Amino acid sequence: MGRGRVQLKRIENKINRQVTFSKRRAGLLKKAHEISVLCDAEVALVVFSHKGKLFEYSTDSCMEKILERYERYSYAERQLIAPESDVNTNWSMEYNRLKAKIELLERNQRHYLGEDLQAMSPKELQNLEQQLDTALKHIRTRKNQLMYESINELQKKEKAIQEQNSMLSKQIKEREKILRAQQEQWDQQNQGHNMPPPLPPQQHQIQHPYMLSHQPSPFLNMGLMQWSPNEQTY
Amino acid sequence: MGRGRVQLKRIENKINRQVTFSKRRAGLLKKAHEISVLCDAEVALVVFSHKGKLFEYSTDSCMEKILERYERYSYAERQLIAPESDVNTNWSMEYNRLKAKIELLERNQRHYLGEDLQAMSPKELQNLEQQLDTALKHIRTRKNQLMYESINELQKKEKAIQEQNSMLSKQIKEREKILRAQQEQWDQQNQGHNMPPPLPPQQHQIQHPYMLSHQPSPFLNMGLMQWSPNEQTY
DNA sequence: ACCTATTAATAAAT
DNA sequence: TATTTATTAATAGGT
Repeated sequence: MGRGRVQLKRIENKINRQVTFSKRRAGLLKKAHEISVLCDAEVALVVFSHKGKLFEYSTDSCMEKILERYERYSYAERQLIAPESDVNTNWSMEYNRLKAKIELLERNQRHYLGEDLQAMSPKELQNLEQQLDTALKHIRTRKNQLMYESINELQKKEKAIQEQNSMLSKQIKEREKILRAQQEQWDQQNQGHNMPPPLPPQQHQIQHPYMLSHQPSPFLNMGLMQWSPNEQTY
Repeated sequence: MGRGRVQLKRIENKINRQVTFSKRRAGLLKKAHEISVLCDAEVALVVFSHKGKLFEYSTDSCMEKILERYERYSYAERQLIAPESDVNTNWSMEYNRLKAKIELLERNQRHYLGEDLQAMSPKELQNLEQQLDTALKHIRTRKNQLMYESINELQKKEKAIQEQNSMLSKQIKEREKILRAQQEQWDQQNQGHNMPPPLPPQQHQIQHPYMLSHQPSPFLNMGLMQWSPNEQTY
């Protein structure tokens, strides 16, 4: 239909092919729709152009339903040919694999937590005990290491604070010395004037520097398992 | 095309509809094939007749490939319209959920085995230690219970065997008594006849019953952790 | 995108 | 279901 007949082979002229595709695609969709309406049939039509663009027609605009029906319909045939070749099967296999893995891991976890031991044989219990014993050793080693590091840290801090402390004490003593000297001078200069003496150094404001930190000794809580240094440090 | 035009509506005459379906179906498949060849397109066509019979055409007779391509292609569009409504998405979400769960379980497992402790804070280590300590207590309790049961079982067996044993010993002694009595009779009856005496009781075949079990004392291996009773028993 | 000569499809009859 | 035939529909090639 058209000016001259066409051979049933790929149209090599790109432009021609593109034009023919457009026209015939429209015709094909139209005919698909027509048979669907005229004959009360269910039609699904999928067309990918050479360039990969998708065109589709489906009765009642419900492609998925029709394709599912197709899958159901052709399922038996495909089962006979290739029982495991479609994506769904692979996915469902993978899904089951993961499910099984999770189940195993969860059972193991329960065992590691000392639960669900009824079904275990003495040999398995023996292995489990050994595993956990080893694990506990590692964990305690690691904990001790962290605690040692923390203790060293605190000891360094303590030392530094104490040094600062004694330095400040020295400074206070010297200041008191100077003040006493000044007071003596004052007393000598104002003998008989009956003036009130200057205030003594206000020791209730100049506390011991160590007390300013509000930190109790780092060792006081060590044995009570409440020990918890700043976690970001590690 | 035909004698008189047709309206685009369902053909009510059953025969007519059936005939038209046949003809147009052939035409549709033909046109699908033509566009596929002429324009180098990929075509999948599925037609269900009113009665439910399936007809199909697909380029290179590979329907599944084209339908898969269709699913992939229309996936993105459907994502935009209804991000969570299709099966694929649910599956892939479920898949990711499972994956995440497995990862978590595996990390926990490593921790329970005392591995991968570097990233753990002292507090976490403390919790882990306590958990495993509790677990170990449960496991050892269970193991001890099983061992006690096994020991009781074996002691019962031992007792039963020893009873059997002494019973058999008694029987042997009585038999020997009878034999001796017979022999004496024999000797008295055959004085001077120079016949060989009857064989003595064959003690190398009648062993001590306890030895027949080939089981060493159930307590010999207890301390060596090689202890392993029949697991089906528990 | 439109036109139109020409072919292809097909409705109705057989 | 197949063939025939009159008629309409589709479309190739040109604009």
